[in-house]
Amino acid sequence: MSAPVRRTGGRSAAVLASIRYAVEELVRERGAEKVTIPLVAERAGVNPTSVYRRWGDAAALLNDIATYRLDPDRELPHSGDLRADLIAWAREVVEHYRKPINAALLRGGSASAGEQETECLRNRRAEALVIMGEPAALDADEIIDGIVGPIVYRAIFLPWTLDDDLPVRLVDKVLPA
Amino acid sequence: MSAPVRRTGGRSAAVLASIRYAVEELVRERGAEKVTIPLVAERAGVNPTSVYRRWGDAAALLNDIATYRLDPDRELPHSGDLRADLIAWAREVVEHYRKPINAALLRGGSASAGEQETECLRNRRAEALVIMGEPAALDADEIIDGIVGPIVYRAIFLPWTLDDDLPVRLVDKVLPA
DNA sequence: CTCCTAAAGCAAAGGTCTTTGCGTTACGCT
DNA sequence: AGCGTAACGCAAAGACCTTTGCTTTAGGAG
Repeated sequence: MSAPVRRTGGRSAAVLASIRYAVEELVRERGAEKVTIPLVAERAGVNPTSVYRRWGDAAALLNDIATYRLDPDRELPHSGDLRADLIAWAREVVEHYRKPINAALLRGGSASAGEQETECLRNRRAEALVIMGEPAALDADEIIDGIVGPIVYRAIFLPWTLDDDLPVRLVDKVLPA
Repeated sequence: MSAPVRRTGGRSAAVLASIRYAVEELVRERGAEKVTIPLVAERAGVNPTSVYRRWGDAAALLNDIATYRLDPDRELPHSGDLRADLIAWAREVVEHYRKPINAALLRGGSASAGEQETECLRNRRAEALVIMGEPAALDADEIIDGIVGPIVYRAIFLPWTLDDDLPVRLVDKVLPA
């Protein structure tokens, strides 16, 4: 009655890696919308059935890829200067979504959003709160409305406006000098 | 060599209306993601071919519907009090996206965004600039980052946080008393 | 090394979407 | 009212996606 022993190494790991790579290529080439499982499988040199059995559908697959693109365990800025840290973090996020692959994945994720917060964006918010430290000068709502919201909005609908000075402009608004 | 004469009345108008209605029903029932053209056609009592020929694909169809949900020719708030007008307008937008149908259409639209600003959101920005008047106290970027961005972000990813006091909170930030 | 079985591969069947050519309807102009 | 043709309906064909039962491969524990 115990849980079956998972097999994550060897072949499975290779399949996973080649599928992730194939997805990223295809999203770049045709946009997240037009990425189908048979297409991914062929590009990855893998049987479509394997993809269906692991992820179920294309939306779940894309979401899985998106989650791992910006490492949730990476080192966060912590110079001690709150304002500088916030700017540095915002810059990372902007930089991230400036890559067409990540913006495309974000759009794909947004299509299936609404029920619950996506893993990927929950990570962003958690990071912001870590940077704020305790006691926090800003609460979660201020981060969302002041930093994450505008960046994500632009990433989805106005990707060509993700300028270098956007992070500073946004932080200036939420943290008046 | 002149453009063919369009026929927009009578039957065509009826088809258009029943398709729009069918799309809205289906988006509410299953989410924009799972709305297909054959499904819409059946519900509307129309031949799928007609839908394919007019819109081409489901994304274009959804975008068309979304554009006409918030009437671009409606009366805008103009009490003379800039702050009050901005709040009233933001309230309209929040109210709009609080309806699940509109949020779902927004998500559908975001999936195919990226190339150029969508008609629907271009309208929102134009409205904001009209409210601002001349000379404008805020520029387009401030409206986007301060009002539209946060509202749309929440509408897509955190629809249950579109509170009544959000408009006031946002306007307070961009228009310090 | 051997065994057990999780995970991948294969093939066939079923389903849904999309395209296309052609006939029919009826809008809009004269 | 009559005419030309835009827009719709119909049906068949094809493409593509998805599911399912079974076989084969190979990860991981002993």
